[in-house]
Amino acid sequence: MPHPLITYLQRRDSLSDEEKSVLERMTHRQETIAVRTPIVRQGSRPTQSCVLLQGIAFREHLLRSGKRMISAVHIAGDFLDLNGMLLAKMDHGVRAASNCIVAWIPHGEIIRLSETHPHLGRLLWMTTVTDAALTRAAVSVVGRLPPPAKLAHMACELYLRMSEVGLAKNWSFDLAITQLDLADMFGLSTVHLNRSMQTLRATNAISWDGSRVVIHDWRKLTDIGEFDPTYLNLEPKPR
Amino acid sequence: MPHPLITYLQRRDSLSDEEKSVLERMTHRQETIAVRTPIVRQGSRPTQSCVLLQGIAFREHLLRSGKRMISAVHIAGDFLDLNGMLLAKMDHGVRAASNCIVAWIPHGEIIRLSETHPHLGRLLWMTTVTDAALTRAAVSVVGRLPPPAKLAHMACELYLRMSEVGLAKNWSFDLAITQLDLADMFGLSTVHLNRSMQTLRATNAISWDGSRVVIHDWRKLTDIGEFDPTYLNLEPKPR
DNA sequence: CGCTTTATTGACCCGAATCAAGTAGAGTGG
DNA sequence: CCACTCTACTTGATTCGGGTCAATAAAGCG
Repeated sequence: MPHPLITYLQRRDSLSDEEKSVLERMTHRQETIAVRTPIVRQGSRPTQSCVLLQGIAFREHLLRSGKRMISAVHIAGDFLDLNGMLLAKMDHGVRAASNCIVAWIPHGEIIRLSETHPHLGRLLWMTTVTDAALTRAAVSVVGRLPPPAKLAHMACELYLRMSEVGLAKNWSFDLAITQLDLADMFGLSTVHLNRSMQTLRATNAISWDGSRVVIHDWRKLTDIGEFDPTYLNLEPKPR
Repeated sequence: MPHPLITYLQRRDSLSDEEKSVLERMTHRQETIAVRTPIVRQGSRPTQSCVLLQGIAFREHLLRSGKRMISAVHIAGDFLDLNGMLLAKMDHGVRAASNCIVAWIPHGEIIRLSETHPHLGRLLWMTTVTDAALTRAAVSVVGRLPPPAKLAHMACELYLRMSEVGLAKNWSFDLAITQLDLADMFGLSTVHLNRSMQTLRATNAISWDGSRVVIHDWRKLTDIGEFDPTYLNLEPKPR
């Protein structure tokens, strides 16, 4: 399988062979993480960042009241906490939603890279900016879409993102996320999330049982979820 | 008045005189923007970014259904669309909430700067990462805080951010944002926003009439808003 | 000083949380 | 291999938060 971070970046800009090999070398320190384990802890001060190579992870934020909000889902190829390099202290955590493989990169190495390979540095910058765009989209989804539309929007987003790195094809993909987590992703109760899921299924645009998601009618699904892929920043462009 | 972007960056890392003068020169192309005018349009492909030097602006996202969501408020010193440099097409717009002064910077100039002044480049990267942290906080606020807490959280955030650049002192500041905009910031109806505002006022932690915000009890306000300033990334650290 | 925009209030109703069970799988150990 | 347990999912009943509609008051502003 090709390196998912390289696949991700090449989709958006061209990489020289030198740059590709820098990335390969940079991601050799791999580690396996068990399902539901924290990968980065809220409140910590990390000295390295990591790239997700396999599995599903999500960012979670614990509030003082004990409530939890999940602000992003990550798939192979995503940097999980590159933000952490430029922030002092983690305002949120990252947790494995399935068994995962990550590659750790010390911050110093990334800073050096931004000096020696500025173009690659800008591409890493771009990954954080694209990530921010996903978070902005999450604000609109949480704040303004009716619950079944939230689920539809998420299915559309993940289908496109997973397709990019070869994890989705023929209108279907695997998504190891429980309804409990989905509820915390949209600010809903689990009961209501479950009912919204049933409403969405009843449209016949999609089937979503357990971790198997199959899209039957893309057009209808994007209409329900008011989905506009602009924010995924899928267009190639020199940066 | 000192340059707000320089103030903002110096708060988080030290700047050389050379870097300061690069920033000064970079922001000389200033423009005045009238209240409620779009500064950057959703769907456009900008070739320059801008820094807000005076006034209040916000990011807004228009959904297909016609609903609007505001995902961030910007004050003097904030880059308004540095993201736009690394994204192909704007997934959201930026609009002036008051009369504003902005400084335009062509993208080419920022890219050049990332090659000639990598440290400054990383600080600009940091501004986008801090901005992303604000957006993540917004997800939690919108998704999990009760309405009066949303307002309290926002008052805490803006008091600290405005203090940084000298726009707030003695527990009070001016905030030219209508209740209509506040409602779109939290995904509420204007009616309910108004009622939540009254509930918050009734706690006596704050008074908030029109654009004048006065904080009477910081501790109480942060408790109501479950406010944790970590995400504001206020700690100095070499980057 | 009229006119438009913003803030406020009341009545009504629906959507979503909460509480409380119950069901179905997936592992686990005897 | 089956009972046991744990977790995830599903359902029903009830309560309450928040939206919508409609009208009025109060500011700004030209």
